[in-house]
Amino acid sequence: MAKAMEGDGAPVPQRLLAAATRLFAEQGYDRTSVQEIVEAAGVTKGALYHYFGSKEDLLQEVYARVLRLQQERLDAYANADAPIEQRLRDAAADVVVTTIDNLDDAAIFFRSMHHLSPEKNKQVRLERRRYHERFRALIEEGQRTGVFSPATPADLVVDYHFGSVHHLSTWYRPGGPLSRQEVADHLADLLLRALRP
Amino acid sequence: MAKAMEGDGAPVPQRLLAAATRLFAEQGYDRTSVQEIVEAAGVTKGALYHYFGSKEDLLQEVYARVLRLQQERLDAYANADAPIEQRLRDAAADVVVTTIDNLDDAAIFFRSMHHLSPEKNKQVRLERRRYHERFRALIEEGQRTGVFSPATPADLVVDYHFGSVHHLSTWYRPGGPLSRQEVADHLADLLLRALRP
Amino acid sequence: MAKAMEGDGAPVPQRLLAAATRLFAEQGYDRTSVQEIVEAAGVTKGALYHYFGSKEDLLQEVYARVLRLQQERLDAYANADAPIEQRLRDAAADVVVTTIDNLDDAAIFFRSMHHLSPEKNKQVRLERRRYHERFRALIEEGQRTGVFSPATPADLVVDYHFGSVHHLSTWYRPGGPLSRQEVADHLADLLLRALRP
Amino acid sequence: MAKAMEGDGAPVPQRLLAAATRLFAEQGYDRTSVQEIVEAAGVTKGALYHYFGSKEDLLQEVYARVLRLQQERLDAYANADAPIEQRLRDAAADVVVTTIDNLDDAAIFFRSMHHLSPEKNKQVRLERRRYHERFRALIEEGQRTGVFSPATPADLVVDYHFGSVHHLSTWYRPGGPLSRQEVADHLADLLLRALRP
DNA sequence: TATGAATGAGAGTTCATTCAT
DNA sequence: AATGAATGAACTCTCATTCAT
Repeated sequence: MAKAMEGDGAPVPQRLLAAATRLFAEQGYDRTSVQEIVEAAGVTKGALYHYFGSKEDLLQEVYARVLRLQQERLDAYANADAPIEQRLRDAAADVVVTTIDNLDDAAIFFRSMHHLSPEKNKQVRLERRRYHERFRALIEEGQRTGVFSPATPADLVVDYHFGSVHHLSTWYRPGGPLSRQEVADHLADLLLRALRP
Repeated sequence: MAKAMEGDGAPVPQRLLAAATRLFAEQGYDRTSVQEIVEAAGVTKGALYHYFGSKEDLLQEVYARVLRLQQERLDAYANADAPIEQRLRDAAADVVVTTIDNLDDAAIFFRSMHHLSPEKNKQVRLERRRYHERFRALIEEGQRTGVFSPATPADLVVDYHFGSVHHLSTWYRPGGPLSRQEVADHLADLLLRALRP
Repeated sequence: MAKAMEGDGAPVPQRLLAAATRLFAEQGYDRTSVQEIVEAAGVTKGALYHYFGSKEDLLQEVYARVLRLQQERLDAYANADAPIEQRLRDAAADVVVTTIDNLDDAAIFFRSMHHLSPEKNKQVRLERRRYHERFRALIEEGQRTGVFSPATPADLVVDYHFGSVHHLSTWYRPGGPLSRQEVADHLADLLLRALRP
Repeated sequence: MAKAMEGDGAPVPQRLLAAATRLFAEQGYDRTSVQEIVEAAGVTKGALYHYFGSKEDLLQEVYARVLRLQQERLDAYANADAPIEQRLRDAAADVVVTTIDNLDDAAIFFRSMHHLSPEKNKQVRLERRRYHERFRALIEEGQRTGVFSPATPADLVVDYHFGSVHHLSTWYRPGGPLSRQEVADHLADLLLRALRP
């Protein structure tokens, strides 16, 4: 008798977040109605507004979750005890794998960020900034120590790499010719090769 | 006494396209109402529907215009009479310059493509594909002739580069520390360095 | 086949205003839905929002109309060529008659003014103020010339009289024992008697 | 650390009534949500519904309290051992002072009575009626004994006076040029002067 | 070639009330 | 005596599109 629902037994807020994430990724934020979300989560509109102040809050929660996760992983790799070359390669490859594992989040990220209100946008940008800067510090460290070529400003190198990471949600499909690990290795390799002195 | 309008003296369809391009880039496709577009263009709704069948047609026209332009430029650089290294570098740098010159178009492209109906989407993807393949052919040519490293599949290299091009609309701001030409040189350089054998 | 509608042949904006006035008076502003208004006027919601920016605009229009009417009438009586006693009595009686003729407007006025947004409220209060002051000037003129007792500040006298006018919508019902003219004469008489030196 | 609340130490029902009275007066009955009331009172929704059957019951309680109070005071003044002129003046002035002391109640009264369900409305009207009639009896007594002019029906005189009393919440502000006692004296004076034979 | 009034479906959000605990 | 998650209906307002002129 029961209809298929997003994570049937899970707590309501999680069910809502899961449904929203999938629908935002599939259809875009504006094209997804609150009605669709609550139907997919198997709850009523009232329940949604009991837990989230607005549809926009839901979007922000999606962001917050993925940002937290990626920052933690980057910190772990960046602070590891290994040569700088190894640490950058690991971090660069890991963000690819993690992004492929959460392609929906990534798709939402790069298409829907401008749907956030100015203040929320600002907050998300701030956290993005921290992430960007930790990554840049790795590149600068290698440039300072002569391991990486200083030919390109580190900022630009970061944007070069993350451009390709964001782009993944446009072309990568699970089941394609390359596994996520292969893609990650190739992209990290391209980055490291570009940085050779 | 007249209010400022998009390309005041230009023909109505151009005025509408210019207004739509700006507004789609600023606010997103769904957030831009037909009313806003006609007001910005200084015409009435009836006029818009006289020239364009729907709001979506307007979006497709924006795409068609930029795709045509970029394909022409790529063809010119790719078919030039120069060593492969030079031709790839020129093409890679040119797409950066052209994208920065049309940041609005780029922003629309990577945020709003999924707003097109399936059939129009298909058509746009097809043209994108042609573009991608011409670029890939350049890389494969260099790999075949030993000028570029064959370590990474050419497809992936194309996506690596175009990821960073798409990403430009996220971070590049005119008036920043780097001119468009400097950015273009740096990004083309990164690509070529990554392809060194 | 046609349903009963507010002023069937009249232009749409008038039909909407008439329907809104009646419903606001009967049920209050907040209790009246836009849906009810458009149904009573025999149009669709879209039509309402084509002519009025919001439900609140409709309310403001009701105010603006009645304020304009009453100010015109007061000016006519106050500027007439007659002894001050006569002019005050005429003005005082006329506002009673006019109010009874538009009991709906009056009811809305004294119950729903606080539903207007601060800026609109301010504007309405300003026009009310002008009306109040023209009336007060009449009383002060009589007090200065010794025709009326100066025992009570003119401001207070104005509020005394208008309190009873506002109150009409609470108790007066057409078809009661007193005609509107009789009520008007009595209330004007009370005012004049209170002002006897 | 606790937030400021309505009558912090008082019993819950009183806290709720105080919060509701203030909010209804400030924003109107319909614009005040149950959530706002319970937050202002520092309790939860469940507590409100434990003591009051509905939001409307809360409104009726506000009415009942003020009606009880005013009836008691009127009875005291009306039944005093003093000349009719004195008793009317005292009662007329007292209702002004009491109203000014409870301007919130008055504002609610004259704006929100139509929000009560028909049956509750009826009951409130009945109590109002009793009050009105006690007051009218005073005027009739004076008219019968020749102390007051019989020119105006006593009913109308009552409405004349109470119109101005209701109107107080519209214009009177504590801290203005007239104290509540001065306003009361002036308004009682106007009534008595209007009734002079 | 262009107008703008009108449509009608659907959007996000609010809210009084209930009920298992 | 009190909680707070959940309901479900109603709310105001928006919008792409049509069509008589």
